[in-house]
Amino acid sequence: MPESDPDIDSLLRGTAAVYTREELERKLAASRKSGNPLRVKLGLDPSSPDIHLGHTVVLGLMRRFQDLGHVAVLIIGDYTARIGDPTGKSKTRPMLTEQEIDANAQTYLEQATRVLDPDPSRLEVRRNSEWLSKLSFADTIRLASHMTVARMLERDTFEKRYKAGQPISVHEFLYPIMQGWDSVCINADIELGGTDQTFNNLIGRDFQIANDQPPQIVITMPILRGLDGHEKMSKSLGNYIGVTENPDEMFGKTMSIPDSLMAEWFTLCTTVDADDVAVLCDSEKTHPRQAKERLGRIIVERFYGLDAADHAAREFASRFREGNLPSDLETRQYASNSATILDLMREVGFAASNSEARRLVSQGAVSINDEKIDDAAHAVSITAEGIILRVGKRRVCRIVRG
RNA sequence: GGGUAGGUACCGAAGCGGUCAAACGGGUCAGACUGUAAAUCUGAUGGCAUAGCCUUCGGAGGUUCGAAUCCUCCCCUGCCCA
Repeated sequence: MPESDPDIDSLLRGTAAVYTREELERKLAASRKSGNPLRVKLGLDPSSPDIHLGHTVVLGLMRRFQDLGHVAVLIIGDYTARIGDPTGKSKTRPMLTEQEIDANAQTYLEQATRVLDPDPSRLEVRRNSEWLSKLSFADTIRLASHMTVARMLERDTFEKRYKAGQPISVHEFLYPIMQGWDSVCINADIELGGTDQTFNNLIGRDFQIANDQPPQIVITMPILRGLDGHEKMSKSLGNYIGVTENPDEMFGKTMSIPDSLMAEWFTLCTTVDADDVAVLCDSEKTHPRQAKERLGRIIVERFYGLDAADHAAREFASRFREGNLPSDLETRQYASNSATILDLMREVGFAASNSEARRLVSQGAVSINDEKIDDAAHAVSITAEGIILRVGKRRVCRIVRG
């Protein structure tokens, strides 16, 4: 029996599943003995290149492997992006041009290395067009023959769509096949992914076995739910916190998550240990607002440092608890020295149409210099020092003559 | 190829000749309240010169005083049969 690696529990913090833990322990032990680092694979879809907190859950795990001396192999799925991951309701995505993929890959790398160690000896970046574009149709047929339709339909997202009578295009079946082939081509020892990738990643094992490679270990992380508290965090649902967002946004968005989400975020996005998480998330013991402040600080600190975290927390309290103006109040210019309230709102982008502006006025959402405007025909004169226009709680700016 | 059920606003889903800018739910926005941009409650949610008018119900035509609703052709999707 190989001795259990003392690091393995902290290494696997928060993981949803490991296929299988025994194999992982063996590989880790063998790697220590031989001095050869393991190749840890993670595939990324370059069609939507902004990395958000959800991605950092699995990137964080990858970082832990890097810190143990292993090699992170980041696969930019430029070829797979032609299909689009058939997850959930997703439909076929538009094909990207070379240039778009280049740009996205660049962005990806820049953002991913905010979590990963960029040292070239620890990070290898590949594009899967490198090998997938070389497959002939015959090769593809051979690969596809390893799969059965029944096996494909085991995948929960396919099964759901199939049972719900939603369309599934045949080419979507190729997605897991391509991803599995990636594992063979880069000789993956371990593949990481969200639990929604379980099926795809396990296919890699089958393909490796079929190609006389030792099968990769698959480690999955839970899917982080987004700001709404229900759906998975994703850019297309708009319920995300991007790693490049400014600190104030990051903090504010964290403060807006439902209480029910706190425990999950603490576990997956911080290193706060389980006992402390329990105390923080018990509203008898900790005021939920304070728990969220703590969470927000940790998240901001991770990407921007302690000072930025402090500043964001203070700014938030000042704005939303005390109702002060933001410290970086935006100033807009308006060409004339008088305007109707409706024009002004549209001009600064606080309302998309006159109707919307009218609606906001009648709802009592609009004020100028802290005086509520209740007449849609109200004429505003723009003074030399400028006026403060507020719409709702979150939209505010200064307007000066310009 | 045959049969059959569908394509409705941001999403899901009603409506099946006028009272339809289109029920309901979700989302979003706003207000109240609060413990925060949480929860809860209330309201709003195509556009415009806003008691009125204009443009929307897969696409193009047609019938009718009048169509999301009826007819024709086309495009797309599910299911069953082959």
